[in-house]
Amino acid sequence: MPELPEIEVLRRSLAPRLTGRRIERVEVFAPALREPLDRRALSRRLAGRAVTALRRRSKYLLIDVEGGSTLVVHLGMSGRLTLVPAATPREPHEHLAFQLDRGERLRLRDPRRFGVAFAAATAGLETDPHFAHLGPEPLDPPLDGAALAAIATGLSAPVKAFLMDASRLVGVGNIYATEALFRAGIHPARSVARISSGRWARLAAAVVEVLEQAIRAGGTTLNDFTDGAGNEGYFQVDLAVYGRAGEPCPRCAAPVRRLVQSNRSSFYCPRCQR
DNA sequence: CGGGCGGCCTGGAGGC
DNA sequence: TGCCTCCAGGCCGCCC
Repeated sequence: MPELPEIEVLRRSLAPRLTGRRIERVEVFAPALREPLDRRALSRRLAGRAVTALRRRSKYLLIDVEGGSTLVVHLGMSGRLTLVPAATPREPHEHLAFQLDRGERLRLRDPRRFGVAFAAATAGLETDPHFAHLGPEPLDPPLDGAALAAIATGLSAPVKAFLMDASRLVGVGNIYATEALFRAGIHPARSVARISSGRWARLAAAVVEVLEQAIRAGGTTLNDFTDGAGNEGYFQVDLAVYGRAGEPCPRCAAPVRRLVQSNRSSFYCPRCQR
């Protein structure tokens, strides 16, 4: 669920409250999320250091600290990173926490443990295995049709799978790929080898537009997502087709259909999307 | 190398 | 009411 807009909303909500705060102590409560939690590296790189900047790459939140280290957090499916008073009791599935100066705590809750958290050197982070294979950011600079078509050159995958492939383009998951394809009027199963330049332009614009609108709406909260202060997003009310099988298409009123592609649900309007 | 698919994990929803 | 099954999906690894 957390895709680019959710992580960007999280980054913006935490940046003013976290920048300049000192991490006094690191607490690791679980042996592993999707990967083992390295207690020693987290403490050695982060304890005693003040936060200097919050950045985002793909769906990863990067928290830079003094001394040239970065805390990398991925929320997986169900992760939630929130800033609370230090005295707040531990919540269920709170696997990692950072005691900060001024009596606050940054805590990571992740019931499904699909997330990732680790500390590494800031310099050269782009060559870390988590980042080395990633494709370009869709908003920075805003994606255009020619760039998107160039990325797809020589491929034949369904366009939905292509949009969600982080080695091609980062930040777009199931919800926003589904919504961008609806806005562009393209069927999710269409091969990228059979998309005209005009449709690539529409699709690129739709991806940029839906991501930017979702950021402005505070992200999409279906089950778990909140920003760093615990606020839910409200873009879910603007979803045109995602999760709406059987409901009328907002453009033409034809019933929205559900399609399973590589074990993932897609939703589309059979009349508007070809 | 491209592309399809299973597995990881838990909570919530739905069926009987 | 309670139990069971299924499903949510980002990402990786395996396979052809």
